[in-house]
Amino acid sequence: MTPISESTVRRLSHYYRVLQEVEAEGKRLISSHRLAEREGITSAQVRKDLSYFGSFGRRGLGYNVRHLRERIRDILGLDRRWRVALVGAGNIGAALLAYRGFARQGFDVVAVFDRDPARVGQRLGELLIRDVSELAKTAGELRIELGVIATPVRAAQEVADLLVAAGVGGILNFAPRKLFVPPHVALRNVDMSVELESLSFSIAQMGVGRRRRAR
Amino acid sequence: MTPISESTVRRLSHYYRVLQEVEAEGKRLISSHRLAEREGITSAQVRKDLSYFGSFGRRGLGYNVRHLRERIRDILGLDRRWRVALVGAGNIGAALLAYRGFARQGFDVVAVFDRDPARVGQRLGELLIRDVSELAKTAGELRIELGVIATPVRAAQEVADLLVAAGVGGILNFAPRKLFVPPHVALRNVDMSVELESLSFSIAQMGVGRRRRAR
DNA sequence: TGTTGTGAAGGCGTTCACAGCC
DNA sequence: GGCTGTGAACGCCTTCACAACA
Repeated sequence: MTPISESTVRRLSHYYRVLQEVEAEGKRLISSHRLAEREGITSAQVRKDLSYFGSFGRRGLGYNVRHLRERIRDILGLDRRWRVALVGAGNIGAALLAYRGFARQGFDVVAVFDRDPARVGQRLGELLIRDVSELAKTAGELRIELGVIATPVRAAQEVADLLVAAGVGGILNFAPRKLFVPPHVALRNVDMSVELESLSFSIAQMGVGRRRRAR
Repeated sequence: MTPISESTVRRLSHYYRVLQEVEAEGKRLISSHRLAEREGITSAQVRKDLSYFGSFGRRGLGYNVRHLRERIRDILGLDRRWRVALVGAGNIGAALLAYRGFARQGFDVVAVFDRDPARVGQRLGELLIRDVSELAKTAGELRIELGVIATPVRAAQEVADLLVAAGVGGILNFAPRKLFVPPHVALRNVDMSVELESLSFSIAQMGVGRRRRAR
């Protein structure tokens, strides 16, 4: 199988969401063109993305909505639930835990860690906040597969190391810093500062030249 | 000036942060090589990115840390403060407002809006939650420049339209949906579902083939 | 006629590699 | 010797365009 690009995978997520909506609307078939326009991309891109994984459509007709959704679900590994550890019980951590979409997409936060003695032992939602020193032990017991880092910057790399040592397969990092993890661990970053600064750049430049970018 | 790629701008944000740290450490000079290794990229990439905006270094020596930081600050439009409206006073909105890094980087949330009558009139942090119907009026009075969408998916496009009508120059969208805005409005998205699903994909696939991606 | 699947072409961003300067 | 700035080469991702098929 051709190595799949990061951007293709991200679009797959978008297709998946559109297909869920379209299915809820009761539509049975959808063309690459209609899928594309809901995402603001080209139909060729949609077909190319899907073609990396197989031939899911029928020429002249389009794609069966339900079938395609199920195939993408399987490809993305969403045909199962994932056990997640949240590290950092501050603002962001609390918001993530309270966020329903998490569980809805199949990601169950089963443990929360913090370093602050004032927080350890308290509850966050339904979960007990544990000390980070227990991470390795607890992660093993609870069979943690994913880690979410919602700590201050200075602790992020250290927490990443702990998560890696605890055997997680992937890390979602909210701390605004580049993290280094071994190649067998997947890493994704959500960095609001970068997004804001990128917006700032676009607006500040608009007066100057004549350029623009979207995503 | 060459049109600047989105990825270059994002790296600029990273350089800026590294330079802040390095400056705090008291270093006066830094080479593209050292800047690069802190970000996990190549030194050629650093030099190329910077070269789009001018020649900031000295051959044989490297870059003056403070000078380079100030230049990047100006390029990113961070030599001023930005007035931000937050729409959506739920979990995510509240976390964003409580998040210090926002203001620290020059982004001041000066108004909060929601649609829910139970929330309107309440306070979130130091701010009064206003009804979205007042968005246009208030945005004008408070000279809002940026909008942050932290609403449920179904309201996102409508809120985007309101923000555009209110004259914002850019929107940061946390709702997991593609938004359509006119070309003169900058748009950035933070989509946790996509990141999680992308992690899920990477891990699920790891057993299968032998591939990997980072950012 | 409508739409997919895909090789080929094109475009864009990254990396190379080296001249130029300290 | 060290390091920047940059044209050229490279490689990857997107778009084109059309054969294949309903």
